Amino acid sequence: MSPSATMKRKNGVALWRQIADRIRGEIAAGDHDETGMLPPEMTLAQKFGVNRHTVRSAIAALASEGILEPMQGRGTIIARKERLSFPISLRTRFTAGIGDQVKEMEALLLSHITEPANADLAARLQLPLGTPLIRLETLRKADTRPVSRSTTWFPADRFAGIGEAYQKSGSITAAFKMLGVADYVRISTVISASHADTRDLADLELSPGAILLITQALNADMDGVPVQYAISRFSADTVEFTVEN
Amino acid sequence: MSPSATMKRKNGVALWRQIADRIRGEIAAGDHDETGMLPPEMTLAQKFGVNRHTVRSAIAALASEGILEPMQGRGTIIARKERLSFPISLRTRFTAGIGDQVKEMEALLLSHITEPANADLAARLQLPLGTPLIRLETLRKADTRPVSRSTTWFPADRFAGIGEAYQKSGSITAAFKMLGVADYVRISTVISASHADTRDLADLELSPGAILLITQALNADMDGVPVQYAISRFSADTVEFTVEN
DNA sequence: AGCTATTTGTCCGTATGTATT
DNA sequence: TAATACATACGGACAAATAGC
Repeated sequence: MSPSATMKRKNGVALWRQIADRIRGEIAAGDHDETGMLPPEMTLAQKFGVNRHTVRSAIAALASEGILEPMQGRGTIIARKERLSFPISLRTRFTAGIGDQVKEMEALLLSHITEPANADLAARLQLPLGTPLIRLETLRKADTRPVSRSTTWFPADRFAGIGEAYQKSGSITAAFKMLGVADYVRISTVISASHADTRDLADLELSPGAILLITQALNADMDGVPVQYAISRFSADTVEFTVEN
Repeated sequence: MSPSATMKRKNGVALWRQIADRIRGEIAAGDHDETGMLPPEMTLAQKFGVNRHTVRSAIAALASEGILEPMQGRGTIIARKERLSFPISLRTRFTAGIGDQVKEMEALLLSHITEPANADLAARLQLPLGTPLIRLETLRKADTRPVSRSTTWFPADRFAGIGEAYQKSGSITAAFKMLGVADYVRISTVISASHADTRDLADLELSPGAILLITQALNADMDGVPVQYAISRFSADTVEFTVEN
């Protein structure tokens, strides 16, 4: 069957791509500012003269860009975003870093186990292979909205009970203090970006296609001895990082 | 018609999501390492007992995660990735930073115009509103593969001719030197992540759904006077950033 | 509270286009 | 040229969530 009376494929560009571009343009032009919502899929399909599924392809693409948020039964809302700015420095501290940008911070301990260091972890923490490590899985929220999910490893012999200390205080800094580390510094941070997997979507309450900023951070005490290695996954819609020199 | 004999929707999880998870698991388990390719869509559809479109939904999701690369007429290849590590420090230099990780670096000047500073740029560069700025659009490649696309602004009165200097030398550092700035430092860097737009896809030769790491960087001379503000867009599959303290 | 209409989500089937082998 | 395999678009049916009466 012929595609459409009003739109056709032009120079190899798929119909749904053309429609995505037009919708993106409409939003940028402020056409839907009154409602803050996109018209129903059927309406758009008629307007562009295509099948509903073709419109859905376009909406899915824009949703994965974070521009739209389709909600079953309600409609498709147009996303507005403002990011938390998270400073990375010698004394990177989660709570202190973004504390003034939100009203309330929350830290949840999801799990808490001891495991032997594999080759990668052993090298990073400068410990012999197989050294027991405490692994914490934590979730951080700002104003009830999930911001990051972290996996953190500590040398188990030196920091026995850090899971409980963290759960009580809700802060790594406070937990360290209880265990005799008065101060610590960020040695290195590796920043990358990736798509969210199923687990991220659930924990961070994201929609499929969301993207993450990922940090791999190594902290050491004031003698330069590694005390903590952490991989944190942040919703890229929610945060950005700042490096001041 | 009933969905499938072999797979059905479980607790509200869509079939294509379940299949995506299974394929992701197969890849992680190394099931397709011999060929480096996924079996044809029809084969997968039969294997999972679903319609070909359902498999396509799963593949599309994994493709947007960068795990798969479907190629029309050929098949669906399984992506392997290794990233260039890009250091961010007081003396962040593009070429020197990743120079030892690649054989050949290339810098292209895409465009070169003068425009007045808007409110945002004026504030960042600490100049009066409307001050003329030179704007350069550049594309950087490593071993012929595009790595980043940048928009860079310089005060026009102080750095007249920097476009030509950059084009000749292929380096900001060299261009600054020609214009009397022997040294400069990175004041601040803001790092965020976003989806690639149409322009990014073309310039950086990415596939739709690709994600970017974006830096907003401010450089100043040794007197602390801002000399350059740049927004750079990096393919997140290609690079990561490192911050050493 | 309950029913109905609206709206998005999922899945199937079919046909045709386009790129590669 | 022919076969293969992914890409696009259409159509239909039903499920699930929400909103409104």
